[in-house]
Amino acid sequence: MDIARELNLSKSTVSRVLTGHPNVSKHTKDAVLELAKKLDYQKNMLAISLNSKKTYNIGIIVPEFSSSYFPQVIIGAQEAARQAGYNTVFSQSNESYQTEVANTKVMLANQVDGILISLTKETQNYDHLKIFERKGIPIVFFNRVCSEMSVPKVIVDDYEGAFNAVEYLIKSGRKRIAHLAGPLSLRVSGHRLDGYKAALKKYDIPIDQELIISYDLEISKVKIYVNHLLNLESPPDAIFAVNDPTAIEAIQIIKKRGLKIPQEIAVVGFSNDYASALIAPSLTTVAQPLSEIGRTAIELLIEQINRDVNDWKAVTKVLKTELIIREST
Amino acid sequence: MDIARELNLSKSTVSRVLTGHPNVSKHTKDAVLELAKKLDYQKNMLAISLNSKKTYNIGIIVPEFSSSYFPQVIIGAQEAARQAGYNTVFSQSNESYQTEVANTKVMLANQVDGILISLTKETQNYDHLKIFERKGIPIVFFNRVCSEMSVPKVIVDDYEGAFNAVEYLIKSGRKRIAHLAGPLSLRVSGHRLDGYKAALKKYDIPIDQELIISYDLEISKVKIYVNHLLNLESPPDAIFAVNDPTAIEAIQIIKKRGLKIPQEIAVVGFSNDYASALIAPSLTTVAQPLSEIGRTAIELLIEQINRDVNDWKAVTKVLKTELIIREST
DNA sequence: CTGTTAGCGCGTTCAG
DNA sequence: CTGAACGCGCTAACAG
Repeated sequence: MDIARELNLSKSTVSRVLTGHPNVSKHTKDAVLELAKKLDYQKNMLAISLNSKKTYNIGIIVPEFSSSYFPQVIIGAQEAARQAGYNTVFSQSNESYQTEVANTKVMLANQVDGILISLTKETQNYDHLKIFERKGIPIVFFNRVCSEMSVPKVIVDDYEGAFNAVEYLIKSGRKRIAHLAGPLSLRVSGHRLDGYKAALKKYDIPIDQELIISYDLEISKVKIYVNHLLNLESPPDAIFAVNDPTAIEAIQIIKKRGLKIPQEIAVVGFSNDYASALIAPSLTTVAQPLSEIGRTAIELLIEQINRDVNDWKAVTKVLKTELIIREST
Repeated sequence: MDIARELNLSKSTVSRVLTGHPNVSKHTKDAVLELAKKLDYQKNMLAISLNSKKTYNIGIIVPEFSSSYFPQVIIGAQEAARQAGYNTVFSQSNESYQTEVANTKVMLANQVDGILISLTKETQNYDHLKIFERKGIPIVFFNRVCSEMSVPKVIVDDYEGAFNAVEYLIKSGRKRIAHLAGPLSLRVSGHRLDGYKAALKKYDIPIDQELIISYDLEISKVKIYVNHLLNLESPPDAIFAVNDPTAIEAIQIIKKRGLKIPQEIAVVGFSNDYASALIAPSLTTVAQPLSEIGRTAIELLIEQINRDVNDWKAVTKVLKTELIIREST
């Protein structure tokens, strides 16, 4: 420690003033503080963390970063973490299981105090996450959740959100409502599909498998499906899309075919992405409380961090969605 | 080290096999590797970094995260860093100088090997960044650059981008082109304004100060300025906005007033944000090579990291923009 | 081929 | 009020 030598003090004395301990004479204290400031002295967190086995770092792993969904969630998470004195470290898995596993190792190597994760759409094996449990490092899932692990989770009520959206379409007089669903391996896709079906059922509208298309969220494929739907003998008069990018893409395609939205066909999305309010026609969609998701997840995580491993709780917080009605319906 | 004791080996032997050193018998090597795998052993990067004085962490500080600009840049940066074996740690300053300074300290405390930064619009004092220079930690600026520090920078040719956009407007027959400029404290705002003026000059169009409004990028204020412009005795027939969010907001307001775009008034933005292609009318804008900006910045930074402090170079890379013509002109 | 030692920067004893 | 000694997990230098 430079400043100890400079002032002819013991390292422990310097350490004491820097950590705010009492029992240091005002004189030496002032001297240390002054020199520290002069030298732009910053404690070495590596050493502190190594010593204390606590880094105050929280890892966040998300599948992607290009839609506005995850950035928004992260903003909420980062803010909540900061308030609690934690740093956040993120990485994106690019929807690749391999990358997710690799990112996971990096987090481990960097000794994060806990991680927040939203799974890849590929992820089926959870060994890389169970390591955290074994090592006593808490995990919290959000959005893309793992059902076979008993840990805290933050999700939204996808079933209800979808139900409300479809019910609204029905009440607006739509008769043939198609659903562009996501991969059924994703919990959210399944729940949204269920909500869709339940709404139809409630109003005695038969479920037509022809109108339900599940796809892998590869946005370029939306074109194929929408054109297919519009070419049906009895085409839909509404499309409920599993998410906003899908809905936005569908709108572009429908417009290109010269159909009028919403007169001839209505479109509803899910998530209320940034662009949804700006496109023409603006998109009716199911809004999720994005930064609240991030904040809640961080809160659950920090609770776990502060709990003894044996007292870990596996609560699942289900946040509410809100139907935002715009011009596309 | 658990695995040393378990196998009755010296720590150094274990370390040797884990670091891939030679001179270890195949027998002990295999034993160590096996146990390591079984225990999900991960090296403690904290200890390694503390010891080697190198963390392989790069800090990235951006002013915000909500537009699509910075997330896209970060995607490029993160990918380039990963390929070079570096991790990235980011934080957002929320356009607040105070927060920027605080984030800077955190990076320092965490011993990053270098930082990438895009300044706050408030930042006028650079002492917090000069600390990095003094400590021998390289900095690279991108986008929001500090002119008084001689370090590597990555920018785009804002002057030329603006010039091309305005020239295009003129060639399309526009006579009164307004400019919604950013704060002149920001280099980019100044250069875009200069490009705007130069284009007018080239075609002998007088510069009308009434048509130039510089504002603080507080998006809610765009309404005031656009309405002001449209209420002028001789209103503009085109608006060149300093960035896409401003242009998009302007379009909404113009549409509300019932004016036809582009027939009655044209609008051009800058940056090609995600939403720009989706709104109606789609926005003509000056595209920046976002992920290339991130990648280039990381490359410059890593070069600096690998150079001796005395050999630091202060190159400024100027990337080209591209005018993307859509429906709003 | 293997073991021992020292030190990275810090906080935390235990002794004065 | 202050100092000396130890250890966090790891690597490197120096012995065998």
